[in-house]
Amino acid sequence: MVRNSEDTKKRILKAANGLFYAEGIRAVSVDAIAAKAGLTKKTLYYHFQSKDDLVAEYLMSRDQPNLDAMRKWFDEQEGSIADKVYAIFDGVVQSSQHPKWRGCGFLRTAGELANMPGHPAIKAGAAHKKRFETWLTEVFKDQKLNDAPSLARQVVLLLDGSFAVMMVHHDSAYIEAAGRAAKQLVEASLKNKKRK
Amino acid sequence: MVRNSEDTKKRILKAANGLFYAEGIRAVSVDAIAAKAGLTKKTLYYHFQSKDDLVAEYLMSRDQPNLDAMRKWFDEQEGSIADKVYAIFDGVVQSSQHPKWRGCGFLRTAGELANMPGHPAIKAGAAHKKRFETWLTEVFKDQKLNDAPSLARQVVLLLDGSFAVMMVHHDSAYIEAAGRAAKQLVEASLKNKKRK
DNA sequence: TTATGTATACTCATCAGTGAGTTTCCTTTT
DNA sequence: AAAAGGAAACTCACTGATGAGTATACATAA
Repeated sequence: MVRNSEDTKKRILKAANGLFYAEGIRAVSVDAIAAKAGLTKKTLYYHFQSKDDLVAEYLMSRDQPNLDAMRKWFDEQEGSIADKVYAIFDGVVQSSQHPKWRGCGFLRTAGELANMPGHPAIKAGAAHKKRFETWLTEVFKDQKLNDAPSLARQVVLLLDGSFAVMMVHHDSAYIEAAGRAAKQLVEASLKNKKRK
Repeated sequence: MVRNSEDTKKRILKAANGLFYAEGIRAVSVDAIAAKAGLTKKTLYYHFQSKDDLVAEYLMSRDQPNLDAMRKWFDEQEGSIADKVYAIFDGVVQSSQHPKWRGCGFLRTAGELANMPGHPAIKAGAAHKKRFETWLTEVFKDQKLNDAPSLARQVVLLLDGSFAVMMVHHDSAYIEAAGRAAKQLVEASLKNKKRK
C-alpha cells in the first residue's frame, strides 16, 4: 500500500488514460478505472471531484506529450518546411499502425461530449488544438511566409481531417493524402514568398 | 393507436435520430427513445433487434439526405467547379449556425464506437463517406481533371477536418478556411489541366 | 382464429457517488 | 523519547437510479 498522494493520483490518471482512450468516456465506469489502478472507488473520489473532473484531467495530461511528439517529427525531418510538415503526417501514419491506436483522444472526447458544451474536457481539447495551431503559425512566420496563420489553419484542418476520416475508414492512405495536400499548400506558399 | 408497422418504425427512427444526434449514442437510453416516440420499449424492440441495430439504422437513414444536401449546395452554385466546391463548405457554415447543429453524426458515432470495430454503425458511416468521395471523384473526372481521385480525397479530408475542428472550437471560421483551401487545391488542378 | 402489434410490469446488471469506519504518518505535548 | 492527537490516505459495503432487454398477456385486423 503506497500512501503517497502524488503517486496515487498519477496511477489513477494513468489507468483513466488507458481506459478512456481505448474505450471512450461514457463506456468506461469509474469502477473500472479504480480497479485498473488497484484501489477503491472511494479513494479515487478522494483524489478527484467527479468523473467529469477526471475526464478533464485525462485530456490535460495528454496536451504536452502529444505536442512534443508532433514537434519531434517536425524537428527531426531534414529538408524544407514542406518536408517537415509532411513528416508530422508521416508520424501519425506510423502511430496509426499500432493496434492500440484509436485516433485523437481530444477529438473523440469532444465528439462524445458534444451535448455538454463548456465541459472542461472540451476546453482542454480546444486549448490543445489551439496550442498546436499557434506553434505551427510561429514556425511559418519564422520562415517569413506572409500567410502564416491561414496556412497553419489549413494544415490543422488536414491533420484533424485525417483523424476524423481514420475513425471511419481505418486506412492510413488518407493520412498520406492529407500530408501531400498539406505539403502542396506549404510549397505554394513558399513559391509565393519568393515571388515577392 | 396507429396499427401501421411502417409508420411506427419511422416514428421510432425519427425519435432515435433526434436523440442520438443531439446527445450521442451511449448518452441516450432506449427508454428515452421509446418515450419520445410515444410508445413502450417493448414495441421498440418488436421493430428493432437491439440498440446497436437501431444505431445502425439511424445512420443508414441519414445517408441519402446528407448526400442530397451536399449535392444541392454544389449544384445550385454558379461559377467554376472550384466555386461549387466552396459552396459545399459554405452550406456547412450555414448549417452550423443552427443551435441544434452538432457536427457530423457519422463521425461522432464512429468516434464514440471506436472500441467496437466492425460495428454496423461504423460501416454505415464508412459507406456514407465513401459515397460522397466517389461522387466528388466523378464530378472531377467529368471535368477532365487528371488527378480526380486524389483531389476528391483532399477535399473530403478538409471537409471532415472542418467537422472535427468544429467539435472543439465551435468557430465557423475554420470551415471557411477549409473551403478556401479546397478551392485553392481545385483551382491548382484546373490550372494544371489547361497547361496540358 | 391466427398474425401482428402493443402494453404492463418485470429481471438483473451496472452506474456515479457516499456513509462510516480504518490505517498510516507527522507533529505536538509531556 | 514516548505517548497522544489529528490530518491525510485509504477500504468495505452500501444507496438510489438507470441501463438493456424480456415474459406474459391483451388487442385488433385479416
